[in-house]
Amino acid sequence: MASASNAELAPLIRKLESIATLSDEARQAVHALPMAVRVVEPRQDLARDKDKPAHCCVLLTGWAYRYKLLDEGRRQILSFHVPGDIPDLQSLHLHVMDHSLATVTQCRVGLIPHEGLRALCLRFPDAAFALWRDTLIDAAIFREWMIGIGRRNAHSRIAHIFCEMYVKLQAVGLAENHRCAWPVTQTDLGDALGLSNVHVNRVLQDLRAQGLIGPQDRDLVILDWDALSALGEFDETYLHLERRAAA
Amino acid sequence: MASASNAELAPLIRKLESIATLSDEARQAVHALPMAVRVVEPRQDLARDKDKPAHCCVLLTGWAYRYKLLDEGRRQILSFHVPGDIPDLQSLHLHVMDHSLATVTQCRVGLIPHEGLRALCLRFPDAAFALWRDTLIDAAIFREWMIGIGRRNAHSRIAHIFCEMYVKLQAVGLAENHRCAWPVTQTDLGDALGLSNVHVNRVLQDLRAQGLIGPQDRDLVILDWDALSALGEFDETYLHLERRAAA
DNA sequence: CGTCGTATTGAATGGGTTCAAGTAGCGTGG
DNA sequence: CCACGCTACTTGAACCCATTCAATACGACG
Repeated sequence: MASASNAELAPLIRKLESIATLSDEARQAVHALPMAVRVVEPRQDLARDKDKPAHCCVLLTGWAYRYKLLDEGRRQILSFHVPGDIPDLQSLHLHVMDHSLATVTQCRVGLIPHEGLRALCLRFPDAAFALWRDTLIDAAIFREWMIGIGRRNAHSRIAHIFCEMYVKLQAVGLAENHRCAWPVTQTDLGDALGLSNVHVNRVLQDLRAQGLIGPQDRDLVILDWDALSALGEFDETYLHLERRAAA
Repeated sequence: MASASNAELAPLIRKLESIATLSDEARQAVHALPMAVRVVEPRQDLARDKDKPAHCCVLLTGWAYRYKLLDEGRRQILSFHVPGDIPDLQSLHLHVMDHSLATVTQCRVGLIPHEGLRALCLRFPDAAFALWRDTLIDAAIFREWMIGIGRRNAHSRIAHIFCEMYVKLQAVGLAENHRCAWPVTQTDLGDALGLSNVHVNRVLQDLRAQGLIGPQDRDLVILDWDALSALGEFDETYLHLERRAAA
């Protein structure tokens, strides 16, 4: 396990700087976190329901998602994650996984021992607060998804998640001009939003026909931001961004 | 603002002890937190969407709930809270409220300045970790609600929330023998679970007719725990309790 | 005893699901 | 180079869980 005072952790730093302010010492300490880097193929589990992991996964490249399986093949996707995210940071204090974590695309993943993170938090309170804040924003996103699933119709839910992921990617410099990668399948999207893949398909066609988004499946092109964000009732306050990545 | 080294904060201590282990010093420091106590009538806001609070609210008695209002009177309830909870603890690190917090019943509420909590966290890392853990369990509950709203039918959702609130209350010594208070209206329940009040009403009648719960509206009596928890696919792992209150 | 919030009931409606087929794109191997 | 197989996307039709609307009952409280 190398002490990675190199560029590997740049996505994490960039993410943390987008939501908090780090002292120079804290930033260096984050850079110096012990980490093992792995390349993981698409659709592989990084952590499973009931596991008791001893490390956290930081996404360096690629997309991941958290999910929980129920009876009869039902699945609820809980979140999507992009480079810089630590999707299982909660495992630092919740010792049993209550859901699973898997890759969407091929990913470079950094494994950071809980030990290292705990030491960081004890020595650098501002790093601890930044990580805590990260988990709180995670929770704020859950709340927003609950609102969508509970009270918005299918068009609005889909519009909302497009806006959310675009802003998240933009904040870490991975999107601009209302375009970004979209590796998520229609079935994934349905399982995230409490919809069937069939209905997701019909709504997407409708959004395309209305000229809100581009025709591609694998790239998200937002053709009419104002209309899409209005449809999704999207207000980015809940993402609690402090600054955007310099392009 | 009295420094309350008295019994007022007992519910908070009891709650934290149910989810974490505190050193004696940390427990005393929690007890010594500066706090102003207020009595708040039912259905009053404790914090509003867009507010920038300078304190957190700890519930000493009574129930509260978090919610967000949308257009046309739509409302999503995000959580219910019971004595010992700090429903707006996230405001310690997220400076703008992205939802509102209100009382269900009359409540005794302790207002603790962020200042005091921040100082506690800096001096007592185990207290900081306990509070962080509390917010992570909060997030775990959001995830579980997402699963319910997204992928469970109305019967299952209602059964699930009954099990959850009973276990939460039991953990802090406020419920036993499968009975507890239930101050939540059917409309509240619908707004929490993404259902209409009308449908909640019909499902409740059905659950009563099946002998799973008692006939009262204002008290929850679980007549058949096994059947109710099976119906709700309830598995308390996600509550991450470390111990139950001594009765 | 009237009033307001909450619970209850019935009937019509609808957004989204389910089931079942069919299509399109792409990598693999013969 | 094309057949094969896999995965994702697309389409149509029947169905249903839950909503909506509208009216009625209940019960606590001043």
